[in-house]
Amino acid sequence: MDVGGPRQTCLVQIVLEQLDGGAIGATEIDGTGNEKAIERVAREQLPAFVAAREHAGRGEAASEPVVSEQRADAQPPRWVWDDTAVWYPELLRAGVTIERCFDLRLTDALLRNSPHTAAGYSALPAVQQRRHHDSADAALFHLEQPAPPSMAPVAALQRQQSALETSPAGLRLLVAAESAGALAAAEMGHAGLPWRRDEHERLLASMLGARPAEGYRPERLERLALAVADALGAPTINLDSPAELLRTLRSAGLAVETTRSHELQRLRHPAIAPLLEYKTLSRLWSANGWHWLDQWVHQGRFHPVFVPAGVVSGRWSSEGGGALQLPAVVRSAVRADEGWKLIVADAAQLEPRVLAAMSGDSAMARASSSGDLYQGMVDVGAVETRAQAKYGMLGAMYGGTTGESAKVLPRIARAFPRAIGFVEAAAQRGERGMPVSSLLGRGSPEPSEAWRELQAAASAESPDPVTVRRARSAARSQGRFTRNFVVQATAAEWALAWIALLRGALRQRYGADHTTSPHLVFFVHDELIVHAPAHHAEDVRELMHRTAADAGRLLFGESAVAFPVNAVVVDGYDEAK
DNA sequence: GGAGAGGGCGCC
DNA sequence: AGGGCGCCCTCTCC
Repeated sequence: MDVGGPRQTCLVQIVLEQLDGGAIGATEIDGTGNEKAIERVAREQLPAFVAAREHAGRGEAASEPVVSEQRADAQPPRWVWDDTAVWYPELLRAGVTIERCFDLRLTDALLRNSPHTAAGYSALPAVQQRRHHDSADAALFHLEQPAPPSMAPVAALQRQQSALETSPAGLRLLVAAESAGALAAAEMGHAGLPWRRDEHERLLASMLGARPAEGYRPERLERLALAVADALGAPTINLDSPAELLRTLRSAGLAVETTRSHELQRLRHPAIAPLLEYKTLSRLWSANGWHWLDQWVHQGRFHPVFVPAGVVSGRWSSEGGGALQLPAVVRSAVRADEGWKLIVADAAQLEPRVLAAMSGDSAMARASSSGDLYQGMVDVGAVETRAQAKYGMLGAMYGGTTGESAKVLPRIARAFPRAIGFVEAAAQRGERGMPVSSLLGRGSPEPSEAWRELQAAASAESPDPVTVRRARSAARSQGRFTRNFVVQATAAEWALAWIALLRGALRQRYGADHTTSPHLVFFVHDELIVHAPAHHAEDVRELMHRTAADAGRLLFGESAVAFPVNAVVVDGYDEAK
């Protein structure tokens, strides 16, 4: 368990948990804190151990397994380490895959923030995020600041296990799913998303023109910029500067508050059409243009870094390459290899279904029984149109108070009182500064000290009106956050369960070799992509349906709410949906 | 010249 | 007065 001053302290510790015995009985392979020794252990012994297990599984004599007590018929070993994201990518590069793990860092974060954690868990000292590329900085940092004492991983594991033993089953499930997700995240980043450079370049050329010399804009952007400058009578304008653009638009007589596209769309002026097109294309160029391609796509693969629980709600985030924001227009470059297929699956109306299930709203469960929840809400007579259902529910889950969404909300609340009551209660807790939690027990972060001080100032005697207004606004904002948190975090748990179950099913059926077998390559909140040899594609598609249903049962039992997915077999990502 | 804030926009 | 992100750009500040 590393604490604060990264590399010199006990960096890793690979521990084998003896699951059979019930007791922890962990074996610390190397607890010396010597980084080099630990890395050697990770590289050498782990593959050796895996190989030994494989021999054992085939009934052959195991050659010096690292842990001799491991029986061939036992559950596969669960490797315990401080941080999957630090160790697993390197093992994958060495050709080693792991079936199960226990991630001390992710588990600690869950335990320390969960209201469901059994009393008595004292969190580990803060575990600093550490990645291999920042080792130089970390080492420098360490020279100036001595590391606090570290905790041995076996002790950390014991502390966490003992807290989990007396915590609700949901929290144990969440901890297991979180670690499984961490393995899947590293494996997806390692395998990479199949990406056709030629297709992407063709697309860029058709939309932007030829690739410009370094430091120049593409021809199409240049022309549009000239047209805008012309129409505004401002030959030197820099369209990439919102402040300057706003000033110029105003001096051209246009009444605008911002330069956002949706506001500009309402205007009639010869500069507007080319300006909107400039914004769209400029975005493509800077976010997913040739530079992006050079930086992120190698040997036909885009290798995003997925960060499990990178968002407080438990959603994943990503680092580098903007993996979770791949714009629709570039998805045609995501293509299966020759002889392979992509199976693209996304959950239908995940968040409202999650809300229906967790709130136990039977009317909404009935509405969800057709494939389309929003249409179901129309069919039971709650609202007139599908659009009303959709925007009304989004408003309920996001805290929208204006427009069409606010108008239909009262009707939705009458038809589905438990679902709406559930998010309302979460909002009220947030407004009062109280935390909320997901179904399985992920806790929401507490509001900041500044937030509390503001609330206190507003409830003091004769507060000034500005403070009252600010406090009210901050309270509502926290309420919107907690309102959304309960749904978003539980939806993330469903998705995590789906990933874990699908990953397990794929491994069981096809093995773990991503060069020959179906494997996960992409995940975005409620959508998964598997890359598979064509002859397995239909089978994989069926597995994706089945594991989605299993994920619903795992979280909610035999709930009346189904969690259907749309899953299609395609060659290119753009063909899905 | 690097850090950080803010505008804006892509995704769910 | 709509939840969560990451990333690119500009601009200000040190």
